[in-house]
Amino acid sequence: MQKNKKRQIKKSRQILLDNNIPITKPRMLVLGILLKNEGPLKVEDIIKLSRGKLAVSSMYRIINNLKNLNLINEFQTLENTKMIELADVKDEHHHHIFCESCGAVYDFEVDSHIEKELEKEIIKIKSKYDIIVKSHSLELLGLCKTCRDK
Amino acid sequence: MQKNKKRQIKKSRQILLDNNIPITKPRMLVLGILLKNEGPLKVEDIIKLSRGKLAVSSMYRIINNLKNLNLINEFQTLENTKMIELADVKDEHHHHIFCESCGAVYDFEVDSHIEKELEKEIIKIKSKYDIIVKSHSLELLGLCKTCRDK
DNA sequence: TATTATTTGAGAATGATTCTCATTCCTGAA
DNA sequence: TTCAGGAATGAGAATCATTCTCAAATAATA
Repeated sequence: MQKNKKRQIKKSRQILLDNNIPITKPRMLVLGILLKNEGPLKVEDIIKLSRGKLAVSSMYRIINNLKNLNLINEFQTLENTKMIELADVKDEHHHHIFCESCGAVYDFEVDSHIEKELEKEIIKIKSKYDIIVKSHSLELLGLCKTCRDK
Repeated sequence: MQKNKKRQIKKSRQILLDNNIPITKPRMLVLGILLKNEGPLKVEDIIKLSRGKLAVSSMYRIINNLKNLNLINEFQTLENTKMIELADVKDEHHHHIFCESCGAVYDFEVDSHIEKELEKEIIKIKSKYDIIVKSHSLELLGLCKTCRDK
């Protein structure tokens, strides 16, 4: 998977260039970790995966950086654990499933016609509450396969 | 509104009786605050509204109590502020709107046909991911009227 | 390569939440 | 109504995640 790694480095670099942020080792490291591990990660996971190559304070700073540039999404699990994931570059809209037993988090997408229905409904809600809606997310709570089988 | 208050006390008491929890002053106080102030409250708000009649540690304990009994819902705002609200006894399903500027949180409901569509979609997701889904929630993010007008 | 502003690392500081344990308070039995 | 025993509470210490501070290291740029 050497090739894959090179692609990740290239991509990380490109993300930073595109956003006019200096390319530094810590930033490349965090982006690399997020690119390599698809789907949401705990802060704790990122710290582990960086294997001491990154100060905890720097990691928080970098995460906040990337969040402000909308390059990553942040959300909370049921147990209030903060989860971090790269914002979907392709802009596919996805939602989250939380397992209330083991705390696992999965992304999912809904049928495009449901997305459209949701968007129509959101337009109604906008006018009803007289607000601007910038984004939406459907969150499911339940039991994953593994926990259900226990 | 004396009458209203009595109704609240009665209701708080009933909630505790129904759930076989001893009726204590601190629990009545927390329930009273949640019943009186419809919609989500910050932990901080509950502390203020209890005006020193309740130890902070007790308040957290009581909130966790009620949460474990599914009597209250807990969720996070954008700024990661924990919000507490009484679970809807009538079991009307509601969702949340977050204002990303001032942090306000509002509840809303969607048309029943959308709820039905969502439920159908969730059944599909259940089988696709082979999970048990216990609840769902739609979260909107945007700007409230006041912040928009600024 | 030298300059300068920016970023980083390390640990202190903060803030929210949980824990501990002595005291107080409910509840159910007499 | 009183009492005993178990459960809940208050106060503050302890913990945990996150942010802050500032001297040292690093990146962009000329």
